Amino acid sequence: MTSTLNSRSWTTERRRFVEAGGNTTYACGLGRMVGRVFALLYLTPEPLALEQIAESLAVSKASASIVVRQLAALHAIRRVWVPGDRRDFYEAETDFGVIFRDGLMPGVRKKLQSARAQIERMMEAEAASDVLEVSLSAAPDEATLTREQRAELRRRLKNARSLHSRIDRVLGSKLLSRFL
Amino acid sequence: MTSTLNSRSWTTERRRFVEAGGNTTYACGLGRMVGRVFALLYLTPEPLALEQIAESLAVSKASASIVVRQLAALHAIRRVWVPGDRRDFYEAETDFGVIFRDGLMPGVRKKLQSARAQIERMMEAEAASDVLEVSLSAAPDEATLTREQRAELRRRLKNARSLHSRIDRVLGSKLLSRFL
DNA sequence: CAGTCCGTTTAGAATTCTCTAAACGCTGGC
DNA sequence: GCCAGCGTTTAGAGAATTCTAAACGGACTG
Repeated sequence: MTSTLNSRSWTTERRRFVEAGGNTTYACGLGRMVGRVFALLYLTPEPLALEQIAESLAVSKASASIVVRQLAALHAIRRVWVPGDRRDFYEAETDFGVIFRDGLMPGVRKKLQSARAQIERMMEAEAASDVLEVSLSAAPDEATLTREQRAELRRRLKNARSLHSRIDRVLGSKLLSRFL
Repeated sequence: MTSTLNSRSWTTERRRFVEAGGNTTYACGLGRMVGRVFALLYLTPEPLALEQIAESLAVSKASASIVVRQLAALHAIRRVWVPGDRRDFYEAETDFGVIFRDGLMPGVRKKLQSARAQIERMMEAEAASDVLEVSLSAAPDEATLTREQRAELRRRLKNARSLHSRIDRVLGSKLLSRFL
């Protein structure tokens, strides 16, 4: 016993849903295709082959292939094996906790750590320039800071570093991934 | 009494810091310029005029003007008035809590709400297609779902809606903005 | 009231990103 | 071993974004 889903509204909403998924990932700096493919698979309870994905979204298999790989790396979709079919099938990961924890977080935290390292290099550079204090200002257009301004700069850098620490800590906590 | 900051390392690190800021905002879907300008102002304790910003980053005043407006809309920088100078000066907002709460959150929550609305339209469409159940499947290539698959689809949609609710709730909570 | 100095707007250039078509390599079946 | 089907790679077309230069409008000044 099967039921057909072919009312106009369903088809329309499906397209809009897929597009909304694309916009979401685009706003996050990932491509539009990433969200579209995920949304499509999320709406499709059974696994889809690469070509079905490409056809559904009216894109080339090449595009679909690349996007599918990104999504798999993000743990957002799984490659599943269908007996008797040589093609690769894909299905959405429905546990968002897994996607966040295993797929998104590692990359985010790596970026965060790199930013924090940059802040610390900046602090070192600021401190090192201390020894050259009141050196003859050879370059007239160089930035010249008062003592208070340098103190303010140090304050800002410390504050930024502290923020990064707090964010990194909360992203690492199990509380968050349990929440999703 | 002033101290000069002109060691090679400081200049280098400053450029890298600015570039890192650009990469961060780019990864978040905002342009690179947004982060570069903010990073520059964050490293500069005194207010900068538009042209100084443009010159520092080697971009046109037009670009700087547009970016500066975006940043002001995000509450990430403030326009300040310098007595005796007709130009507009800008300084970084150093309280990240303000930036998140007043600048970023409203936009994020609006996007979230729009996504949630799309999910709900999808649920309605799915439910509405019920009445057409077992309609003669005029289009042979239409998706046909078993009863279990439709149940799974409903489960997924409810799950996605629930996730959006939870995220929206935590973003709205004062706990978060107090944390930053 | 003319001249200058700002910031903004806008049309178009330039760059970057994205997608595609075609060729390729691999695997399994005959 | 050869053919067919599948996914991937890649060079280049195409599209979208980003940046700029130039013109504009408003505001202060002499």
